Amino acid sequence: MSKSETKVLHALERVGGFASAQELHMVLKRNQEAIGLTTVYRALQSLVADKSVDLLRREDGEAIYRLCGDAHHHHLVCKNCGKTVEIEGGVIEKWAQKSGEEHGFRDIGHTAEIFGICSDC
Amino acid sequence: MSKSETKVLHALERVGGFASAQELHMVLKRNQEAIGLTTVYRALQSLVADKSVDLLRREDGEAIYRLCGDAHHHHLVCKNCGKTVEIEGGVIEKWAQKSGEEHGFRDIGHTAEIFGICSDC
DNA sequence: AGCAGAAATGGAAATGGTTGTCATTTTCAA
DNA sequence: TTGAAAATGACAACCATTTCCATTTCTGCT
Repeated sequence: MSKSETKVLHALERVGGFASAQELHMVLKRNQEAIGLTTVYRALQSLVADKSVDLLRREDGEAIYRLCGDAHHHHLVCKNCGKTVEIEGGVIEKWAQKSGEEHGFRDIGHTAEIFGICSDC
Repeated sequence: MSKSETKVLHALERVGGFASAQELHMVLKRNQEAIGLTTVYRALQSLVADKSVDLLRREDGEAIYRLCGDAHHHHLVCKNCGKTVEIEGGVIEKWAQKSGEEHGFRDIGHTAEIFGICSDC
């Protein structure tokens, strides 16, 4: 594991959830852990390829990253105020795995998000 | 409904599934239905706001659109060759609805996609 | 029909996240 | 130490999407 990958992992731990490449870059800058933006992107690519980090998408398409090994869960997001609740998703894991296998797929992953309007909005 | 929105809806029917804004623009060009790219984007924004069209994301973050009212289903996509299989997702509908309600959300929707490597790859 | 104001249109330029390029620096084995 | 290979980062290129703005089309009114 290269030095930059270590730094990026460390930054991901610090933010403790999701972060975009640009956000991680800013976090690293603020902590005298200076590292180029290009290198952050490269490190994230390797980490995703190694399955050390998960890649998701925000609603606007921006890529966001999360440490694997975090309990795998999904999100319930308010379309109005952005409030986010973590949801248990065992049902989904099984559904994805089963559906994939039935069609002869391997190396199966999935994304699932729920959105709506929260009680405060 | 403006003229351009009609054209875009028509193009979406013709492609019969998912299409990006750029793809829809090309489809329209090819069929003497010339219309500016900007207008395609604007029409899609309105249609999404009206809930006439659904907005999803490809894995690379590009926005893709689909007619609402199509039987609601999900997709199993090969990460390697792009082959797509439509999947029945009743389980997911229930899971999304239930999870949302439990947290006091209303107007609940969801996205879910499965991806993997297909048997031909 | 003729007119004014509003809405729609589309080409060009701007934006912003992401990736490619390439010269320089660091690492590491011989 | 030394030379090849990998890593790094500033900068430019890319591409989907949005913004800008001048022009055209629509609409209601007389």
